[in-house]
This record gives sequence, structure tokens and C-alpha cells, in this order.
Amino acid sequence: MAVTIKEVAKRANVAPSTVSRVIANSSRISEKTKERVREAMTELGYHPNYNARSLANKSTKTIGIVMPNSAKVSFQNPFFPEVIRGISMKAYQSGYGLYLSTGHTEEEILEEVKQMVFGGRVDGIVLLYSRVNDQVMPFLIEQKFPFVLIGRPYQVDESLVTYVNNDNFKAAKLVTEYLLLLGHEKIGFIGGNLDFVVTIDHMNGYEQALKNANITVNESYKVYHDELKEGGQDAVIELMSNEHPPTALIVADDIMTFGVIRMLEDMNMKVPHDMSIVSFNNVMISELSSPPMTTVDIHIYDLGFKATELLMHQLEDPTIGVEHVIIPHKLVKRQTCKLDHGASRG
Amino acid sequence: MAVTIKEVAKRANVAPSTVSRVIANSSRISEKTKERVREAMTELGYHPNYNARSLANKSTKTIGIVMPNSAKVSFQNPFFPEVIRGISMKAYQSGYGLYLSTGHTEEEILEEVKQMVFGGRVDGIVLLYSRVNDQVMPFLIEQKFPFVLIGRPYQVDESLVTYVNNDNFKAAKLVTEYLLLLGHEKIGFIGGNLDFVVTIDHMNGYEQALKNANITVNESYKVYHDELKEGGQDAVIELMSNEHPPTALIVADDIMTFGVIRMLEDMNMKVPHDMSIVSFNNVMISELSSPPMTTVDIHIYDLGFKATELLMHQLEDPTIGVEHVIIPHKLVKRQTCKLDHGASRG
DNA sequence: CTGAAAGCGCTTACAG
DNA sequence: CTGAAAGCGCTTACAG
Repeated sequence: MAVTIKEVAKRANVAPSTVSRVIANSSRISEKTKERVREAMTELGYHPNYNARSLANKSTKTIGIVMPNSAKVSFQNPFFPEVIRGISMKAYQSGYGLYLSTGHTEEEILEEVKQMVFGGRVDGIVLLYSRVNDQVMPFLIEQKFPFVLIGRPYQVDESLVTYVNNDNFKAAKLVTEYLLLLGHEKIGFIGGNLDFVVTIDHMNGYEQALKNANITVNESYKVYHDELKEGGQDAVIELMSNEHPPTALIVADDIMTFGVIRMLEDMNMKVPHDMSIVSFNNVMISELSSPPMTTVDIHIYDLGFKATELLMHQLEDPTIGVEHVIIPHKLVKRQTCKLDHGASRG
Repeated sequence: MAVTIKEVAKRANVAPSTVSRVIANSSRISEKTKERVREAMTELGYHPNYNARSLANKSTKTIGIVMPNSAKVSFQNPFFPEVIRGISMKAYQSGYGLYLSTGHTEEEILEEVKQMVFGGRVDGIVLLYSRVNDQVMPFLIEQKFPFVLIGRPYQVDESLVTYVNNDNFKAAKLVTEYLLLLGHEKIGFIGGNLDFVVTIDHMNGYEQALKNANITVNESYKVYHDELKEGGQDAVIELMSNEHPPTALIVADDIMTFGVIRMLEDMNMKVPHDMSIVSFNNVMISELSSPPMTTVDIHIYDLGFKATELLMHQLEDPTIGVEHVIIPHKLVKRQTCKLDHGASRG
């Protein structure tokens, strides 16, 4: 079937070990021999067997991508394809392949990660989420396996894990302050799944901003749903059932916002006239909502790219130690926010 | 580091070959021994080394996913995450992992595919596209490597390749006829990249419907752009520059349609009042355009799932031969189409 | 029903 | 500068 190193060796009149060294471009082989071997390789159409190579030198040249819920669920939100775009770019540049987790439940995912680690399927992992009571991260730390987290560690010491994150607390505080400045005081918070650390950070930023403005937090203004359009729709129903419904909404995710806008429309409420909305993420299609949504660009692509870069650092130099990178966020003002009617301030 | 078969063997007081047979659940091992070995495995936390296993029995238990443009580009369109959802689901059920292509150019991708095939990185491939002058498919055929195409072969004999596809010709004919019935005669066609076979099929279906209705095809009503929102926007500019612009549009892809709607809005044209639109794909967010778009549901998830199922057939039984599956399409009527003003028919 | 041995295709000390 | 040999962790005929 496939051409092996032996056949190349025979053709080039050298030992297999020499061929191996030519592949590795060892400086101990003469240019003349190298050329001869390379010629034989192209003539025969040689391609190295990755399994053999991996087995011999314990390096697979592939990166594992671990998603919170399997592609099946996660890929319903453009956040994940977008991070993977960034990961893919850097991985390709560095000559790495990508291996995707496919498990659904937390147990299945943990089992997959064990397979990746013990089975020698990948050299390192990019963890695309940070969740409360997570089992995966402690496992990776315990195994001293190279990985980078997108998000921030929780219930685990920061000094133990390399991560790339946004300052989600600050971002949430920012958008809340923005709405406050527009005169809103009844601000609803539509968080993502509370199992995820990003949701906790958003929520804390929101509360902090309210506290700073001397507004007491109304618990019935806070709801949590999965980051899907359905989540956004359900959230609106909940919030609008309040006796005094909010006049502005902070929404954890742009896809939810699509659902939110649609549901408000169904309720005959105009955005931004009757409801202001600020969202998070700025995925590719966010500008295509109508009205175009105001959202926080968290530079998803960069999160993926940078995380992979840090992973490469670790793989190239295992002694490099922990690194932390915060990707800046940026409020993108479009057309879902306006001054509150009853507002007395400017 | 990781526990090997040897250590398990020692602990269970058997030979490594016996452990191997227990893993494979060979019927030639006594239940008693199996139990003893399994106990040892869990006690030691044994996980098989995939590289060693793959090397020894030439099976990786992973599927390669080959995209037209690397994740970097492809993932900008929700079509791809959505197919991968389907692939992921079936792959997980069958105990397979997923390996993703990362190359950008056609040459890079071909090189990656060679790596997958010769390097023994995957057992089979799901090809997510069919393009004119494609090099990848002929290579896979020549190598007799198991793969399934999503799309249909072009410049290659159908009897040589297992594929899953929609009847894109028929679907395009259908939507054209639908617009004709609504009284439209000036129907613009916004195709995807003409390198892709699906675009050709769409175009032919469109022309056939026009011919059947005795309407001559206006070449300036046909434009082709990449399947991105920008593509949709550019297409609108082109088409609206016609002396007699179309009153209805067939758009190759929902994401393009988002761009189309936005651009028309900028031109102060109302959909569907001033322009009817039918689109293809029905991705997750399609119903969230405003107005919600009328589109052909091609059941993307099913394409991925079914393709993977067919690939499994091949892997389980290499003699099974070629299979062809057509996934049905369905026109989802929402709110981007209406009767043409000047129409005399009903 | 179980074991000893060869082999999968590489890499890498060890010699020279 | 190059080669012979051992080894990576499995699987699988071959014996018994």
C-alpha cells in the first residue's frame, strides 16, 4: 500500500535510519545524501505514517478541541465555529491537525479527553469552555497534560492553568453602565447557562454596575437560559411577565438576541423604541438582525487563535510555565439602544 | 506515564496477548480470565494507545472531514457547522472520532488528504463539497480509499462514488416555478461560487423552469458570488443595476440572503413588497431574518448524518459497493414572497 | 483457552 | 556522516 521508509531507503541506497534523519532534516546528514533521499521520496510519493511516528516519538502533531456539548449541540451557536476558525488558522500555520470531541454529556466528554490523553491521540488540548464543577480541567492538570483554556478557571487555582479570556465582568459592567447612562433603570439580565463561568462573570458585572448606581438588584430581572435562540425567546416571556417589565435588556449571546427581538416583535414591542438591547459576542451575523444589534465584540476568532498560539508555546517549550492573555472587548454600537422615555438624565 | 497492556497483563497474571484479546472481547478467552483482566484494567486506569493500535491493525477509528476552504473560511457559513453536527452525531454513536482539515487552497487540501490517507490518520473521509476540476476525489478513488461525498460527483463516473445529496436541480426548478406562479417573470438568480457543482445544478434548474414557461433566460439576471453575506450584497448591486431589475430573487444560500435583504433595505426597497426572495438551505438562523425568509430546507444535518452512516457501511463491509442517497428538500414558506404587482395571473 | 514471537513503520541512542 | 539495533504499545497468526 503506502510507501514506507524502507523502500525509500532501498531506492536511495541508504539505511532507513538515514531516511528518518533526512525527514527530520538532521544537520548530521550530508547535503548530497539528503538530496538523493529526497529525490527517492518524491519519486515514490512517500508520506510518513503518522501512527508509527507518533508511537516512536510520542508526538501526534494534532490538537484536541474539547467542546462543552459535542459538535451536535455546540455548533448550533456560531461562537464555536468562530473560535475554531481561529484555532484552525494557527494550527495550520504550525503544522498541526485538529481532532474534535464528539461526546454529549460531561461524563462522555471526560472519557473522550482521557482517550485523547492516554491514547496518545493529541499533543495538547484547547478547552473551549469553563464550567462549574468541571471534571476535565482537574484531570488535565493532574496529568500535567498541555492545554489552554478559553475562559477562566473556576474552583481551580489560576496559577495552574494557561488561559485566554475576555474580561467578561468588565464587559458586562460596561454595557450596564451604558444602559444606565441612557436613562434605563429597569434593566433585565438574560444570562446564559449558569453552569458556565462566563455567565457568572456577566452577572457580577451587571450587579456591580447597578450597585455603583445605587440601584437595588431586582432578582426577577435576572433569568438564565441556554445560548440558543429559543433561550432568548423563553427569557423574554419570563421577563415581560413582571409587573414592571424592564425597559432594557442585557443578553448573554447574539443568537439569543435574535430570539429576543423576534419574541418582542410578536408581542408588538419595537426595538429600540420600547426596549433597548445590548448583547455579547458580535458573531458574524449579528449585524444582520433588524434592527442591527448593539453588542460587545469579544473577538472570538482571536480567542481561538491566541489560545492555540499559547498551546504551541507549551508544546515547543514544556518549561515555559503558565500564561494568561485577556483579549480586549469593544462595544459595537448599532441600533438596538436608545434613551429611556421617562429618563430625566442625558 | 500511561498504563500499558504489559502492566495490565502482569497484574492479571496473563500474557499481553491475552489482554489484547480481552480488549477485543475475543470469544476464545474464558469469562473468568476476562473478568480478571478487566478488573486489572480499571484498577490501573488502562486506556489503549491509539497509535500503537492503529499501527498494528491499520484502523484509527477516526473519520476525516474535508472542507472546501479550511475551517477558517468555511465556518463563516453555518452550513458547515450544521453538517458537522450530523456527522458528529453518527460518528459518536459508532465510536469514531473526528479529524478536521485545515488547509486553505486546493493544493494544501489535497496535500492534507494525502497525509490522512497515506499517513494512516483516518479510516475514511467525508468530503463536504463537490467542485469542478476537483483533484481530491480522483485521488481518493484511485487509492480506493473509503469516502462519502456530500454533493454529487462531476467529471467522475457516478458509479464510482458513494454520495449523499439533495436534488438541487429539482429544488431550484421548484422555487423558480413558485415565483413564476406568483406572477414574477423577471427573476434574478444569485448563485454561489460557480466552482461548486451545487451552483451549476441550481442554475440549470432555474433555466429549465424558465424555458418550460417560455421565458428566455436573461444572462444579466444571473450572478455568482461566494456564499457569504458580502456575496449577497454585491449580487444585489449587480442585479439592481439592470435597466429592468428583477422583481424576484433566487438566492443560493441563506447567509447571502441576509446580505441581500440588508442591501435592499439600504436601497429603500421593501421585502417582499418590492422584491420577492426565495433562498436555499434553511440554516438555524434563517427564520430570524426580517422578514423571515422563504427558503428550501435541504436538511443539512441529515446530509451529514447519512453520509457518515454510509461511510460506516463501507468501513464495516468493504465489499458493500457504491450507495447513493438523495435527501428530500422542502420549501419552507415564510414571508419573503408575494404576488407580482403587474401580474395578470393568480 | 492461553502464550511466545513477529511485525506494524517509525525514531533514536549507540557505535564507528 | 552513516548504519545496525532496540524500542514505542499494540495485534495476530502460529503453537500448544
